[in-house]
Amino acid sequence: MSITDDEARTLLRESALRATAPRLAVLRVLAEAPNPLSHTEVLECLGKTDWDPATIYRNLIKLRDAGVALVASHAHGMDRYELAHGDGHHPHFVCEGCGRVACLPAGLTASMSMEGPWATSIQNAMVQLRGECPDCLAKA
Amino acid sequence: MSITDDEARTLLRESALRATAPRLAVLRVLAEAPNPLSHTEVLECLGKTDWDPATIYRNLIKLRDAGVALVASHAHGMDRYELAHGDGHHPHFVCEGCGRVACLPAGLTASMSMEGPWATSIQNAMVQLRGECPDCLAKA
DNA sequence: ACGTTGATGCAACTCAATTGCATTTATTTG
DNA sequence: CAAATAAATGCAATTGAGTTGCATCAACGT
Repeated sequence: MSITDDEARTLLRESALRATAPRLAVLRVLAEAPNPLSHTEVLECLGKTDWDPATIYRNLIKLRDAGVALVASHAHGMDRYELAHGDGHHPHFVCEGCGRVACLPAGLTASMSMEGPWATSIQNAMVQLRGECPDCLAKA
Repeated sequence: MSITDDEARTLLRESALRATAPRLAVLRVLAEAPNPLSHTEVLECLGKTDWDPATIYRNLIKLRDAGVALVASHAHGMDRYELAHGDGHHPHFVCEGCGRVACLPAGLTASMSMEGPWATSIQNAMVQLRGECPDCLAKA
């Protein structure tokens, strides 16, 4: 997946966010990433820039707060962001070994009978399938 | 839920873990807690003791590694532990507001059509239903 | 172009998680 | 039952993600 500069600017305008250079770059990195990325990983994807890490960090927060991105996983103590595509929620695979997070196809169906005080609180669901990724399995 | 001293010692012996005072205490706290607890929360439940926080921390790790406990949630950057009861996996509710994690009844069924390299990697599933807990809803 | 308001750079700080090492202690063994 | 041994603990220090204050700068609505 990728995103054009115009698409990115439109997306930001719709969310009342200013189209700054680092913000557009973060948006592009997230759009092109096959998996959710942590702050550190976003920095790596950006390569050498003269943008402050805190700026990238704040942009991830902003995008998340605006609903443009979301935190797909907190695994291994790291927030990993992905764009909030309209394609609904999909499950993720989380490697217990290296912590990598991969998107899985949305072929999961779930039904739940929920009662009590929590029922009205539930806003969304997060499904993580966990285990050792192919790489980590190979090492062992 | 609670646990007797004998049950705790047996459980530890089966896992080849020594029955030390802090370890038994951690086990008891986890057994009595209605929700998954973070390291900090375990310390709070223990009250004033002369055990080092690092000791409690390492005990949580040990119990997890031994399969006696598991990390039910990484929400809000904190690992929250619960005993790995035989009652299979149950979903959790995670409050986006305060980060509290609550156990939900295991009334969730899911089916998944999975192919490709990940299929063989999947060892277990984690389901989190997210939103604002009754307390946080009340504040807003 | 101009002003308002949001964004950035820099630096510092918080807090959970983690580790090294010397000492103590629960279990194993003779 | 005491010595041996491997694990657990206490203490102190470190890592690293996440977060924030503040002065400066720039996007964009008028």
